Amino acid sequence: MSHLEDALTRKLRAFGPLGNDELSMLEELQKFRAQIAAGKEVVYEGQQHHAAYILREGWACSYKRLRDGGRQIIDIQIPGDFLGLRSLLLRTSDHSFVTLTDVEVCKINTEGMLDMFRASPRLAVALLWAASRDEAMVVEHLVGIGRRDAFERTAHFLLELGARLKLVGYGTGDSYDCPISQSVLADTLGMTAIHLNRVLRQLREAKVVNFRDGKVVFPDIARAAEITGFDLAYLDHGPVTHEPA
Amino acid sequence: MSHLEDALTRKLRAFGPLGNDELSMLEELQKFRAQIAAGKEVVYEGQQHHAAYILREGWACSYKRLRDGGRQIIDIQIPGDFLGLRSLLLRTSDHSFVTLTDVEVCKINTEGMLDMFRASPRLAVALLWAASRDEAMVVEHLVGIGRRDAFERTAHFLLELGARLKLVGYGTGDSYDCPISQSVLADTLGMTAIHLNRVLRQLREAKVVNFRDGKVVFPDIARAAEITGFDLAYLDHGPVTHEPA
DNA sequence: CGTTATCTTGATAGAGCTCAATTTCAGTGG
DNA sequence: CCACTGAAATTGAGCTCTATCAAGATAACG
Repeated sequence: MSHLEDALTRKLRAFGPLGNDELSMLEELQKFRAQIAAGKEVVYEGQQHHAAYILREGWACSYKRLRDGGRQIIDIQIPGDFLGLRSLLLRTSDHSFVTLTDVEVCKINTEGMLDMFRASPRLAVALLWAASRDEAMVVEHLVGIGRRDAFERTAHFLLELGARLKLVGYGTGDSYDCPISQSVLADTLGMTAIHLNRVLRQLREAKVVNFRDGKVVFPDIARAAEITGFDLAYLDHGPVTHEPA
Repeated sequence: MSHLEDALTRKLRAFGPLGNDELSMLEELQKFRAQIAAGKEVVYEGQQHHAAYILREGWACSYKRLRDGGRQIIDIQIPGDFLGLRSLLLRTSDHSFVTLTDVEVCKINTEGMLDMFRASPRLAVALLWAASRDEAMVVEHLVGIGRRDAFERTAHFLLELGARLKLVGYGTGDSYDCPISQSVLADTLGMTAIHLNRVLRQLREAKVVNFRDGKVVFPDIARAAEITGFDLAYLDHGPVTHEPA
C-alpha cells in the first residue's frame, strides 16, 4: 500500500482527532480483508441478506438498472467509502454494486461495529458523520441531474470527485487519477456516452477541465469552481461541535 | 386528529409489531409539538445548529436552491417522515425545508432519542429502518430524474407518493389528496411547470393518472404501474429478519 | 372587484438523444 | 512481428424532448 494510513482513517480525521485506542479499533474493524477484481458485482439489486463493506483500495459504484437496459449510477465509491451501509436494514438491497477497478474491501462485522459504538461514542459519531456526508453527496448529485445542464453538471461532478479524493489522500487538488470510462461517467451523470464525449471536448476547449487517459486535470481550478458554482469548501463539513461563525 | 395513531407509529408497524412499552416511548418522543403555517421555512440551507423534526401532520419538502434562482426539491415529506435527520451531524444543514401545508411537527430531542435507543434496541432498529427507507426514496428519485422521461417519471413519482401515503394511513391506494401545486411538483421532478402541465394532460388523456384539484386518482393503477415500471410492492421492504423467499 | 397566483395553451428554439460510421488502442494469437 | 479482435473514444446528421417566450384563462383573496 502506498499510504501509511487507510483511507477511512484519513477521512475520519477530517471530523476530528482520533486517539490511539480509536485508531486500533478502526484497525480491528477492518481486519477481515478481501481482494476483488475489476468488473465484479459485489451486491446485486434484490439480493437478500447482503453485507456492507468498507472500500479500502480501488473504485466501485452503486447503480440501479432500468427496464430498457439503461442504468443510473447513484454514486461512485472511492477508498474510505462504505458500500451498502444504507440498505443494511432493508430486507433486500435496493441497488447493485460493481467494482470499477481491482479493489480491496473489508466486510463490516455488524457485531464488531456495535461493540465499537459502545466503546467509543466519539468514533460512532464520526462514522455516522461520514455516512451522512455520503448521503449529502447523493443529494447534491440529485440536484445536479435535476437542474444543471450537461456542461455545468459534468464539471461540477469532477470537481466534487477531486475534493473527495483529496480528503482521503489521493490527487493534488488540481488533478487526480480517474480510472473510469466515459460510459461509466455518462451513466453517472444521466446522459448518453456520446453526448458526454462532446461535453468533455467543450470543457477541454473552454480550459475548464481535462478528462483524458485516466487523468483529470483542472488548468485553473478556481475558475472552474466559479463557472460551475462549485463551493471549494463544500466537503469541509466539519464536526457539529464547531462554534458558529 | 382524524386518526387514532400518529403516522410515525403506523409507519413503524410496517416494520414489525410494537409492544405497549414501545408505543409509549414513541408517544414520549413526540411530546413537544408545534404548529407551523404553510409556506414557512423550518430549516434553511447553511443554518447552523439546526434541529431535526418528526412531521406529524401536513406536508413539507426539502430542497436546494441554485445560483440561477431555480430550485430542486429533493423529497416531499408526508406525515410520519423525518425532517433533517440526515444532516443532524453536519455542521450546517445542506438543504432547506419549507412547509407546503399547515403542519404539526415535533422537535427531536437528541438525548431522549438516544435514551430510547438504549431502552429498546428493536425500536432503534425500526427507526433506522424508516430512515434507510427514506434514503432509498431519494435514490429512486435520482434514478427517475436521471433516466426516465417526463411522462414515465411523473407517473412513477405519483404512484410512489400514493404508496407512501397509504403506508401511513392516507388515501385508498387508487387515489389520495395531494395538496401541492404544479410548480412544486415540477421542481420535484426536475422540469418546468409548463412542461409538467402538458405531461399531466397527456397522463390524463392516456388514462394513467389524474392530477387535479388537489386530488390524484389512478383510473387503473395496475395498468399505470405496468406502463411506468413501478413495482407496487416497492415500499414493502419488510424487516431484515424476514426469511428468504 | 381589482389583484395576484395558478393553470393552460401556442409558437419557437435549443439541448440532448438516436442512428451510423470511423478511429484509436490494448490485447491476443498466429 | 504483424494481422485480428473488441472495447473505448470520436465525429456527423437528423430528430425528439424539453425549455423559453408570450398570452390567456381561471380561480383564490383581500
